[in-house]
Amino acid sequence: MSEFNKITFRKSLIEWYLEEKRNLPWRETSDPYKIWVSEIMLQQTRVDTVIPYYNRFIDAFPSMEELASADEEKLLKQWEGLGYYSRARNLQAGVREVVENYNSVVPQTREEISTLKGVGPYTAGAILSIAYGRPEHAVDGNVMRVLSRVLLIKEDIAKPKTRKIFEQAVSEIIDVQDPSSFNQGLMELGAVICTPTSPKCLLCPVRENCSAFFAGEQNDLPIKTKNKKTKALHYDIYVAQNEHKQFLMEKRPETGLLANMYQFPMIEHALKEMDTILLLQERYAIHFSKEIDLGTFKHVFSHLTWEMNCFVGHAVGESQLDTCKWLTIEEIKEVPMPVPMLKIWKAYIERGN
DNA sequence: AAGTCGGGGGT
DNA sequence: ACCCCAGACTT
Repeated sequence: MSEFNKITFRKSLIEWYLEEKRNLPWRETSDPYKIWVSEIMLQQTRVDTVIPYYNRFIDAFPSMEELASADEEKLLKQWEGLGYYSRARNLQAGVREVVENYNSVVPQTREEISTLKGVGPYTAGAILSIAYGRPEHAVDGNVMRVLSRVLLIKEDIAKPKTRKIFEQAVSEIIDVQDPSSFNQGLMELGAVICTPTSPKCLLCPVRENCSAFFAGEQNDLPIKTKNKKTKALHYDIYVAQNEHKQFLMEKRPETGLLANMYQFPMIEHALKEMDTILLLQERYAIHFSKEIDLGTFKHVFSHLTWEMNCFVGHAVGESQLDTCKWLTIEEIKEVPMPVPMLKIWKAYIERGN
């Protein structure tokens, strides 16, 4: 047994981080805007997933002014496939706020930066420490896992209130000389050494300061209660083409799941008391004649599952609903679609004609 | 405090 | 299957 020593902990962690850190695109800039973009993309999203999105996004919107003036459809197209699309809208709202009311300078205090849309306790601390070198805590899932082991904290990390315990712990042990490397070191350690299962303790730079390692409890931490399972929803999806080789697509509502993303007409099985052909006439003002059965598709979200039966056919009728558009193949490439619709569209294209 | 909000990869 | 991910927002 040995007591936790914050001096050697900081030194070991930061030296390891500076020596072993991965080369990531957002680590090659000190631009607070770019750090901000990376932190929003990294919310609940793995590094390897984010890298290509980050590079394309910075290429499309190199400065806050260019993101501020972008139209939402172009913004969502950049975010397409990354998920949690309100992140993109909130990021743009926050950037507009900074451009208009902060003279295009990202705020440097937790109080001010936390007022920006989409910037919560973690992201505020991450931007302040990484971009500005401020000694602010940035507690994410990695940090809670690492510190639950290092400090043998057995609170349930699934409970919102538990995060405050870790924020307090970080505040007490953070290195004020290099808060950026300290915070990023904790997260890097969680990502590559102190992993959820099979932590690589023999390679860990702070093993000598880890209470769980000495107690042999690293595999039993962190404590986290389970989440309940997801519900399944069943839909029929219609790839409907008119005589001008255009396809009917509708824009989802501006709030809720996949807000403002485009989809093919879809009808829930729960509404099956009416004939689906009649429902298509009612809801989409078309007469649809089914010609091809594209098969079944399944898509799992965090809290629900879509099971979809997909059909291709021709549509008669000039649907002029304001939520719907007839789009050519080329135009479909320009609108933002969620992954389930991308999968269906890909299957249709690869099937030919 | 609990539910909503994507999608992918690991085990 | 289930878990987790550089979480935030709404109710």
